[in-house]
Amino acid sequence: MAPLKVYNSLTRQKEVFTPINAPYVGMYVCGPTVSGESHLGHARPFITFDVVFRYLQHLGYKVRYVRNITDAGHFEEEGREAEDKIATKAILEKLEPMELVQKYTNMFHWAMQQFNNLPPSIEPTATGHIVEQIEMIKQIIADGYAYEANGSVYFNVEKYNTDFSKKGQPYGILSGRNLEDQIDTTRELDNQDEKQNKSDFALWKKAPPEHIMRWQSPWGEGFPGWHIECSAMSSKYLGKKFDIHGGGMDLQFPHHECEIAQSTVCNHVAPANYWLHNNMITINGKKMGKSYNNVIKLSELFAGTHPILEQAYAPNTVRFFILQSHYRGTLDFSNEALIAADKAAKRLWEAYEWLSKLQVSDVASTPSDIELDKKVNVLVDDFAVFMSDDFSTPKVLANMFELVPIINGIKDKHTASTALSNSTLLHLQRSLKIYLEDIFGLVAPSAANTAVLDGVLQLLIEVRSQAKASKDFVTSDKIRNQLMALGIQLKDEKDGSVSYSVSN
RNA sequence: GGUCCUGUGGCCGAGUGGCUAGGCAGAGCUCUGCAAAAGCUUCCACAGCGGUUCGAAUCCGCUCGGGACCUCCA
Repeated sequence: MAPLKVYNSLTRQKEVFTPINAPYVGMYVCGPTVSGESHLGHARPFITFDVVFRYLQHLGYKVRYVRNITDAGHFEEEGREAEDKIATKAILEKLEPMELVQKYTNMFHWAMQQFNNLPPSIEPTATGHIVEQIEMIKQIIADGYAYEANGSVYFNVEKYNTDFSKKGQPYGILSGRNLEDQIDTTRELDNQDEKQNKSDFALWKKAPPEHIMRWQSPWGEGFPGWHIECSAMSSKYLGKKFDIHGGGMDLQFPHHECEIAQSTVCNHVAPANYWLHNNMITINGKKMGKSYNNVIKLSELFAGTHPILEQAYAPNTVRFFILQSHYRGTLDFSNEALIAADKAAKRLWEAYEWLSKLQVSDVASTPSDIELDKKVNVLVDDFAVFMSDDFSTPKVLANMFELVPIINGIKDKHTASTALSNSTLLHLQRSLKIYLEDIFGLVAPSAANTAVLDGVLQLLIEVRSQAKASKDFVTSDKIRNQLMALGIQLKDEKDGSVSYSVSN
């Protein structure tokens, strides 16, 4: 089988994935800041890396997937607002900071479950790792790459860049920018006088009196800087050097760049071998983000309550929509695209469901259509080829859609069931299950059918069949149309049976 | 201003120099009591202009357009 290749942002090319300690794989993904509700844009990295997590496990790796919760609060803008985001909102909403953190953490977990994302192996919180962060800062100071100023601690980027450039690890290695360029472009900020250089970043920040979240440290009461938590938690749970670090492209600079600098100083080794970055979800061509005021919260998306939404979109539809594009490309949101994804997902799933119920003998058989049999095998075998080529989920889905007419052809008896050999049918059944459910994490698009609902529907179907048999089309159409109005679609199958699908 | 990405049919989106991406929508046909569903067929696009090549959506250059990062951001 083709080896797994991933696009490494660090080297800007696809590389064969070789774990440090196979079969163990360590993966760290930057999690949410729980100072507000997650939006559609946040869905992308967590679904993307959930599929990465699932695929690595499918390949047999034992993966420890660490995804943090940022609950300590970072600055809105350094110096401009002397309170962290969580503290600010807590006052407005008259909540304790930790109550707010808990609320949004719960909502985040709810959204992740809706998406059918597997929980990470470890989900550490920043506030739970203050000690580790302080220890790390102490060591960076001891090594001479950070300095204290007025109760805050800053990382000395210029010294780091000078020293580590000699080792081929300049500051900016990940994002591809050099320090000289940045000096002119860094914006003027307050409290600059505390820093020796504009490009220096905070490791520890002195807490102003109104700041609620604060911890005791060797430098006084304060709270950790923007980037140190990820370094502290990734090295604690995955080691000084681990395999994969993931996150959104917008975190590449400065967040991930700073992580690399901190960890490299502390651990004397660069933290991750492979850096994977997902691209943004856009809306009308613009990145969806707080600063653009164009976010659709996940709860709004699922309920269809945001003004620009024409309807509600099920989490599974959103997941499918995201998987239909490659994770490194931008993905443009629109109602039309989501509706298309919804229909497509349903068609695919219905074919899959029918096939999975098909009883296939495991007795060896010869296909009556050798060409078709071969085509099916190629299409199925390419699932793994595409996934191993930097997680090409859209190509896998394209192959699946080529299989849909073949499956439906057998279902409708346009194609003989003996056209494919038993082994091919079993291969198809098994592979679709593995890829759709286990790796892509998709679920049945329609609402859960309870036994009661099914019983009622079977009764209605029977009554309608009797009406049809006696040519009472008024009655039969009434049943069909009224069920349709309720979102239940009856389907007259070729063999005379009747099936149904429930939307939403 | 600096760094980088990008421009594919009505819409969304794959595309590794030569072979149909795929989805949704539209049109026709088959099936059907009529529909729906399903199947078949159809719609064959690559911003523009040059260049390289036997051959370019795919490589190079220029022009125009869009976007990201440089500041919290998935």
